[in-house]
Order: sequence, then C-alpha cells, then structure tokens
Amino acid sequence: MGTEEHQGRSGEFTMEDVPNQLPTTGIELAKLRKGSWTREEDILLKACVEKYGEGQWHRVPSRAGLRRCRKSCRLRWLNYVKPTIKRGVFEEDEVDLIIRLRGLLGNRWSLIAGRIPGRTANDIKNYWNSYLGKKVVSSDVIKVKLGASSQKPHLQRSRHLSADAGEGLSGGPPSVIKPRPRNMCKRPLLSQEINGRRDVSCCHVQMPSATDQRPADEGDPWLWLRHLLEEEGEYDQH
DNA sequence: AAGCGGCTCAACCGCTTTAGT
DNA sequence: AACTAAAGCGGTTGAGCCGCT
Repeated sequence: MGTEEHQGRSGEFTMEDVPNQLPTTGIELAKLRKGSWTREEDILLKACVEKYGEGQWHRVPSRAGLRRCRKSCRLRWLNYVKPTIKRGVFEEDEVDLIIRLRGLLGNRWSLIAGRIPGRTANDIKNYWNSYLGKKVVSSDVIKVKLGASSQKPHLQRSRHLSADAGEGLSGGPPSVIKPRPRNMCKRPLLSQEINGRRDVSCCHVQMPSATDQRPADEGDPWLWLRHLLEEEGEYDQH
C-alpha cells in the first residue's frame, strides 16, 4: 500500500478533518476511484456510516461524497474503518479458535470472524493463508508421518475448500458444516446503530441455523463454543 | 549498501444468494 | 415464475515492507 496514502495504522481521526469540499456532481461521482483509501475518504465514510448506520451500501458513495463503488465502501468499513476492529497480533486463544473453527467450518471466513470479536474475515483469511495454513499443514504432515492420521477418503475434500489452503488440516475435519451465513435483513444493522451499540460478533453472520438447534446462549457467551467443541469430540470418536 | 525474495495485508474481482417487483 | 438489483462472500492480486545474503 502506498506510503503516501492513508494507512490508518494510527487509526484516529476526527470530524474536524473532514474537508469542506465534497464531490457531489454526477460527473464527479461517476469517476470511481480504485486503490488505496486516503485519510479523507476514511473520514467521509466513517461520518456517513455514523450518520446513516450500516447498510444500504449502494447509497453510501453518494451520501458520503465518495468516488468509490458500494463494494469498496462496505469492504473498507468492515475491514478497516469500523471502530470495533481489533488490530495487532493474534492471541493464542484466538489462533486456537481459528484452527478449530476452520477445521469445522472450512473456509467460511465470515462465519469464523463472527466468532472472534473484533477480527475481520479478511484478517483471518490473510492470517490463515500466510501463516496458520502452513503451520497447521506442517503439523498435519508430522501427524501423518507418525501414523496418527486415519482420514476417511470420503471426508477428505469439500468443494468449498481451496486446493492449497491446508485442507484436511489436523487430520481433516470429519465433515464441513455449511450453515447459511447470510444476513440479508435490512433493518437489524440500522437498529443496532440506533441502539447505540455495535457488536462486531453479530453484525454479519448468523448462528448456523441448519445445524444449530440449541437454545440461545444468553448467559455464557462462549457456550456455543463449548457445544461446538463437544460436537467435534463426538465426531472424532466415529 | 544494494539487491533479492518472501511475507503481509488492503483492496479488487467474480460469483452466489436473497429480496423485491 | 422470472427477472433485476443489492448484499455478501471467498479467492486472488499486487504494492510495500522486511529480513537475509
């Protein structure tokens, strides 16, 4: 990324930084920008989302005065501008969680991200592809050499798994749960904003409905994980 | 000090899914 | 039922960084 462009690593900006002049004409807005986001663009995007709430991304470019497509705006918000995003190195428990969830869910990065507060799907995906995948695969190789792997052929490959991203990791998941990750409802995100509370862990993914018939985990936020891992243990026994 | 190669991560692309009409 | 627009996702790319030689 460009060093001259806004990298945002310092993270902080205020509304005072918003420039007065905005590109508001159709001609200006028609020229879509690509590439790295500038500090000013981040400020405009943040101001827009704070004002109107998340959602209706197709309106964000015109509302914010940004020469970006709705996809770019959404992605930038979710991966960078959003205040709840956690940056820095992955902690040990986060890594452990990623490995387990990835083994269980496959490359459903958004679902995995939904279980790890503050982390984005892009972050996790990048982390996996650049580090964890190799690490897990290499440990898997060791397991195979030790004769620990007894993977069943019919369980080895999911259509959803990429060819090189460490499929069948850690002995390979027995099967990949493929819940419906979609949350197409237009209102919840806005209502969350109105309520003055954003929760990164629930904004864009739903609990796996198809396989998740268990009651809501009101008291213990990690109850779902315990259930998940218990089920994983059952699988291992078969 | 310079060159090189690998790594990181922000961003883009293409596709699928869903909602609305 | 068919079509369209919008949202969301995973895969991929590429610029910049960093460490090694």
